[in-house]
Amino acid sequence: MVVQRNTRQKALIKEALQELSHPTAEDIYQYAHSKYPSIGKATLYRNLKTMSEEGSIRKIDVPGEMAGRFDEITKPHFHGVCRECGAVCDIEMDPAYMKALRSEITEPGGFLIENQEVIFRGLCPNCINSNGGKI
Amino acid sequence: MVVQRNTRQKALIKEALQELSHPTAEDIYQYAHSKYPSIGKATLYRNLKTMSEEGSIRKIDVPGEMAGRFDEITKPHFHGVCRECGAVCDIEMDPAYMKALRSEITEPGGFLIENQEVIFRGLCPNCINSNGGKI
DNA sequence: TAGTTAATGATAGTTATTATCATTAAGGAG
DNA sequence: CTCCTTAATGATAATAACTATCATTAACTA
Repeated sequence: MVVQRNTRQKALIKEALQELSHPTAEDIYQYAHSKYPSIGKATLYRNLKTMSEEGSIRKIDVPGEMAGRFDEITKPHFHGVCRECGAVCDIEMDPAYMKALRSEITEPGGFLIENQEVIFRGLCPNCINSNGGKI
Repeated sequence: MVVQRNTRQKALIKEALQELSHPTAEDIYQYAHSKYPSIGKATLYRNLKTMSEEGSIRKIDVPGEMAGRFDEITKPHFHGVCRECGAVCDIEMDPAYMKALRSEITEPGGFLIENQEVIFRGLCPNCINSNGGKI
């Protein structure tokens, strides 16, 4: 029973995800195209979609940004978007934090919360250091 | 010093936001167009953008949804997206906690958190009731 | 090695949104 | 109230980010 074929294209996407930081589909395309010029965008989008759906990679939608970003799945973490340089950073965090957030929700009005997606905003280490955090 | 003009179009957008629940630009267009057929989409998008930027309305980006949604600004609250019907619901929260979250909370790898955007996932009251929460 | 068919890539199509620009109308001056 | 300035509008073209179609290619297994 053939279910899934391991293609060069899929491998390149995984590779791009390891090399690049939170790349967009376009970023990944540039990377893959430079190593395998015949790759097509349809293939790229198709694979990014199916891989996200089956959970082998993660799609990150940054509010306000048109293009989606992608992340390899390592350990659970959150993302922070720097208001100065726009960089997307990984944020390790005590899962207790999210638990705390949820417990503070006073009256969900009957909405049953099962999970949540969070994007933090602030300053990345680089931008803090380059201005002493006084931006 | 003329700075801003009060147009019928802007009033209609505000009105749509009161009448509809978390509408997309298209939803708002339908509403406005039915009351004022000559309104153009460019005007709509233009106003939604400027009003969001100046803070008189709020744009909501639901991860995975192509089209943005909009919200009138009343009191601070979160949003929940129902996994069954897709409805976007308001989730009330303690304003004091919102304030607490705004200040730098943890120390996640040098990223200075200033605020956060959260979208909850789960079941809305309607979908819980129609299946006894056993979906 | 061959055959089956999953996967690809070229391309056209779609959706959401933005830019351009000639025309209109809000609202203050007179 | 009428005129004038120019902010705002609306028609339209353009753009960005995907998504669908389909003939062709290439994984994989028998």
